Amino acid sequence: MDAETSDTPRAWRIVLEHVEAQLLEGALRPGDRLPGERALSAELGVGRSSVREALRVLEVLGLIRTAAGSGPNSGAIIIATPGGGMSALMRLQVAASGFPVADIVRTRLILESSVAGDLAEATSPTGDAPDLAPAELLLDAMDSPDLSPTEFLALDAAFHLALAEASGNQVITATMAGLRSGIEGYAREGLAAIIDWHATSARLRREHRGIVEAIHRADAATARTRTHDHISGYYAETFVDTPTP
Amino acid sequence: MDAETSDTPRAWRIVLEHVEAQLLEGALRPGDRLPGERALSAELGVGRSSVREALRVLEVLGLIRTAAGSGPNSGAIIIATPGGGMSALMRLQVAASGFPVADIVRTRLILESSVAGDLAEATSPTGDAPDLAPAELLLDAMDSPDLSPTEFLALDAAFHLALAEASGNQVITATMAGLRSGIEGYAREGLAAIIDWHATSARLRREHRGIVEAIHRADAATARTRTHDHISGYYAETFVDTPTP
DNA sequence: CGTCATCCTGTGGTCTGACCACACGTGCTA
DNA sequence: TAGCACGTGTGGTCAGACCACAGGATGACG
Repeated sequence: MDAETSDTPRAWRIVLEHVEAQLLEGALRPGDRLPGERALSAELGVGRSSVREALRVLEVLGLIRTAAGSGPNSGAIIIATPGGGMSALMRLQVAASGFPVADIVRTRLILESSVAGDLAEATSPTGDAPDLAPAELLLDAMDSPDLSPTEFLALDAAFHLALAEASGNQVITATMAGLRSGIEGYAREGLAAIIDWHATSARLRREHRGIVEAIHRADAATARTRTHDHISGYYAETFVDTPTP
Repeated sequence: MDAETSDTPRAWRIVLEHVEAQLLEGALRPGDRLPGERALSAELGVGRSSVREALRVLEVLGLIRTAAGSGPNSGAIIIATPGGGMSALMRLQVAASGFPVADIVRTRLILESSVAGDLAEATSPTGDAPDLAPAELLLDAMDSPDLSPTEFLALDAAFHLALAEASGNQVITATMAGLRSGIEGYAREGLAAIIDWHATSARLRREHRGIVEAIHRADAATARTRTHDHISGYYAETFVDTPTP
């Protein structure tokens, strides 16, 4: 009953692969509860520490949510919130210099321009259109004159995320959430570089409205261009070395 | 000396944030070694188990590499390999139904088309061009007539990844690697749906050459279109329900 | 004096057992 | 019947103990 290190390296990986296999074969679905840590430990023949290490990974990756106590809400429950894991990954990779900030900005540029264009293309004159209401609600909130730059920034991030959500592509939504948190620290620093915040925020609001307007008009090309200019323009103002490909 | 659960929930998160803070302030850089698990445990006032859980997360996320033994190569060493973490994240999210396969394909479409276009735009007639040699080497390898479909698929994946690497955008490279592994299982299954493998592989080779040719010719629009058609065409053949936006 | 085998040390990897705080369900009590 | 106390099972954490491994330090031997 030792660590059986000879034939199976990394006990926690056994647990991880077991859970992944269960997910793939459908034995485990979102909303289901994993067996208890002690039960998993006995079932897989590994120590509880190893089980916990695997569960911790799953938790950070946004696959499970854990809660103590008893009852239906306790234990490890399968969820699928990719945003959290993506954010952690991007944030740490940026911190470790694995992801240059410029590359993140470039990727945002690509994804968001594409999203705006797709939203416009999905808008047909017959009324069949993606739901932009959440995004427009955020735009209204950003019109409030007594917002601190930080608050404005948060709403701005939420607006861009709302557009991604409206596109219905969960991968892009999660990725954009991750990209955002990856450069969040830099974005906060960048606020200091803005000379005239009043003018800048007014321009940002105007550009946001312009993007939404182009989408409503089903003008994909304009939506793409405006989104591209909006993002690259902002970063050009806050970072001196921002690329504008 | 109890778990000090009252003021600080989640001991492992303390470790995670400590490492992240050290990374952000530059006290920890790629190539550096983290303190030993026992040392970190004592330094942060948490148990070694908690330290290990945090380290496990960092390892899966591709931020550290651990090795037992002694010497300069032992311990936890900061690396920055975003591909690994991204792959694990995508794979598990797909398994948990958090990422629909269709969304992954759509995202691939967007990113790869953009990459091809950017590569073409970066190609100037004066000889200033991105390095496509690794990608073309893979194309040569794919011309070998005695490749199994699985081997071909692996080379195909490597080729697409090589294009992303040529673009120099590490975020896109890592993301595409992740997207790829997310649908790897489905791609393998999809092989069975191909009726005439010989014809399909010939077409794929031809299309690959076409993409590279357009890039060399600095024809961004064609490079984008060909990449888009290449990917969506392949998925249309292997998955019946593949979107073609 | 040089070379090689040996031991020693420190590392991650794992297991075990023991607590704690918490939330729920049960069943007793008023 | 309504309310509350207790028991139980959950994750969260810690402490200690081994193991396997890699490398350096130490010594014996040619």
